[in-house]
Formats: sequence, C-alpha cells, structure tokens
Amino acid sequence: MLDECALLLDEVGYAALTTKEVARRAEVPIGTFYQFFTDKQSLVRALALRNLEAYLDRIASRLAAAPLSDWTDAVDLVVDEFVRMKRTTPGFGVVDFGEVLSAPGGPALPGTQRMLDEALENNVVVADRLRSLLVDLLGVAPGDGLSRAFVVAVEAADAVLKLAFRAHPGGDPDLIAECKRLVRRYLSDHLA
Amino acid sequence: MLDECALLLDEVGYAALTTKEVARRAEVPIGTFYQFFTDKQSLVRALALRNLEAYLDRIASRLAAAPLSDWTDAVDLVVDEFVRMKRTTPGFGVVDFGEVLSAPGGPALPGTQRMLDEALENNVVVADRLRSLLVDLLGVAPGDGLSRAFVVAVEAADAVLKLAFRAHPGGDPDLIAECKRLVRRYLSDHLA
DNA sequence: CGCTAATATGAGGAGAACTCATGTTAACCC
DNA sequence: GGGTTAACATGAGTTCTCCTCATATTAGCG
Repeated sequence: MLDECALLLDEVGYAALTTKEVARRAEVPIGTFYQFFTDKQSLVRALALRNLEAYLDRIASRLAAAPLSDWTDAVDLVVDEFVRMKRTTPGFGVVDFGEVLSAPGGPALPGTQRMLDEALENNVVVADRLRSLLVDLLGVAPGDGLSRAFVVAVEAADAVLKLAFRAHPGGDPDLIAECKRLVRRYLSDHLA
Repeated sequence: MLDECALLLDEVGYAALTTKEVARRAEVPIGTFYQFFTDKQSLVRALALRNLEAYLDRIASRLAAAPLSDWTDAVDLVVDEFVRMKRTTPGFGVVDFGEVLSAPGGPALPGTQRMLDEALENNVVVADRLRSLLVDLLGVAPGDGLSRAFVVAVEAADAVLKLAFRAHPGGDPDLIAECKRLVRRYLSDHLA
C-alpha cells in the first residue's frame, strides 16, 4: 500500500491522490484501507516515516563504510544521499520526510493536525540523528547550541534542496552546490 | 473577501478552509465568489500576493526611512519585518507568500497546479527585490552569482523562520536569531 | 421605454473522504 | 466435529466540499 501510494504521488501529486485509487491499486477494499490508516494524511505520514528511516539507514551505512577525514565531507555525503533518494525513490520527490500540509493556526480540528504527531518535526529527528553520528564518528565537541544548529541546518538545507528540485527535474546542480556551501558556512561556527 | 479568508485561515487552517464559509462571511453568494477566484487555491494565491506586496512595501519604506551603514543590518531589518508580519497580519502565519501545497510530480492535472503561476516562485520575487534594494542603497557589487545567492538565502531564511513559528506561537527568539546568523554567514561570501 | 450585454445568484451536479451494518473467517472449548 | 464468540473484511452509502450553470437581476444605450 505504501508502495502504491508512493508511485501514485509521483504520477498525480498529493492534491489529486485519492484513498480509493491507492486502495484499488494495492488491491485492498477501501474499508480495509481505513483499518490501517485513519485518514489520507496518516497514509502519507507513514510513507514519510518510512522514507526517513530509509534515509537514515543509508547515511549510517555510508558513514560506516567510508570513514571521513573531516565534517565538511559529511555535509557532501548527507546532501548527495538526499539528492539520490529524490531521484530514485518513488514518492520521495513529493513528500520526502513529511511536512506536506497542515493547519498551524487553529486548535485541533478534525483533519487539521500537523503531520507526524509523536515525532512532531521530522527534520528534528533527522537533525538529532545526524548530529549524534557526527559527534560519534568525528569526535566533534558537543557544544550547547549544537543541537539547535543542526536543526537549523537541516531545515535550511531541506528548503534549498526542495527549491533545487522545483527548478529542475533532476535537481539544479548549482543550487545543490550552493546548499552545501550554505550548510558548511553556517556549521563552521559550531564545529570549528 | 481576502480579509475574511485571512481571518478564517488563522481560525481553522488551510485544510479546513471552505470557499462557502469565506463567501458567507464576506456576505457574497458562492456564485459571485467564483467570478473573482477560479478556485480555492486562487483565493489563497491572491492573499499570498497581497502579503508579498505589503511586505516589500514595508521593507522599502523602512530602508528609505533609516539608511543603514552596512548590509548586515539589512538582514536584521528584513527578518524582523517578516517576524512582525507573522505576528500581526491575519493569515500571514499560515500562508505568508504562498507555497501552500501543490503537485510537483505530475503534469498539469486539474487542481494540481503550483501556487503562483506567473510569478512561479514568490520567494524568487522577494529575493530579486531585496537584492536590487541592497545593490541600490548600499552599493554592493552585483557579482554574477548574487542573484542565485539571494534566492538561496531567502529560501533558507523562510524555512528557518517557519520552523521558529511552528516551535513557538510568537516565534522562537533563539531560532530567529539563528536565522539571521545563517543568512549573514552565507551572504558574507557574496557581499565581502 | 424596450432591447441587449453584463453581472449576480444559489440550487444542484460531481466526486472524494470516511463509516458502518453485514458477511466472512479464525480461534477456542466441549 | 459442532457450536459459540471474537476478530477481521467488505463495499454500498452518507456526508461534505468544490465548483457549475440555468435563471434572475441590473446596467447601458438608442
């Protein structure tokens, strides 16, 4: 079901995605669909969570395979892997780690919850995980503002990479390069 | 109508916003609504465009009123004004300059167009306008990568500020400060 | 005061998300 | 095996939203 959801997202996008069509393609009745997912958002949320875990696994194994001399190389690795998944993983181009849409303003109305309830911000999860990997593997000093700095870096990088893929189907190479520069520049204060 | 849309967005969020309710509050029949806006997205797009123009006007008049010694002060000004609008302008917290949702993957299906058609990326408009203001007022050299650098800076800043307002109703002050640092750090390469 | 073009209106069509009464299977005990 | 019961599966139907379009109203003009 998640697989079919991902393929459909690539074909028609989030707005035109229907629960009925996902169910039909996955060959499950619509009623069964709603036993696994409470609503349409929960389906996409589950896909985003799977993407997140796949991404972190890839990063971890790549870091383990080829140990890096310094942290700036890690920025390249992390960005390049994101780009690779954007290009190859179905659905990743549309939802990546979540953040599809929500109702930030009001109280908890039905159908207006922010994506990811327990892991409120998926990019925070990514940031924390990447930070601990770098602290472990490269022995950088875990300063007090480091956690926040990583969250900021991930959020900013995510935005620039989204832009890169909006501007160009395979991701604008100049913008991808600029993204790396942005992150390196910013983090150099915290990882001196 | 845009005013009522903005107020409603703050109350119920984008997902729960209905054209009917906007029309009812603005005291226009639903049919009349669809003479001004082709669909729900076009309504929000119009609001985003109005926000964008209001923002740029404020920035321009503030820069004109108090000339700045160097460009780093301009970063503060630009970010602070954005924060002010997030806090005070109805609906700005939900849609700011657009970018609400779309179907990046597929072809042009009905209801799946990206926001802002002529000004494809509103943040690009913001970036270009800010760049020309800075080039004019502060006489910075317009290098070749400057245009792209501003787009990247605006995109990244937007993302971090969105995060700041997700984390905290009035905008997390630490994240706002960190956003300024991020932008200054990055742009210092281009505005040396 | 007709006549025509433009605009205003809201009941209704189209279709999506989600529900729930009914049907089906599985598990357990005697 | 037969019987009882709990868990799960199913898809027609309900509800609600976006959006349309036939009709009504107004405005412009000779």
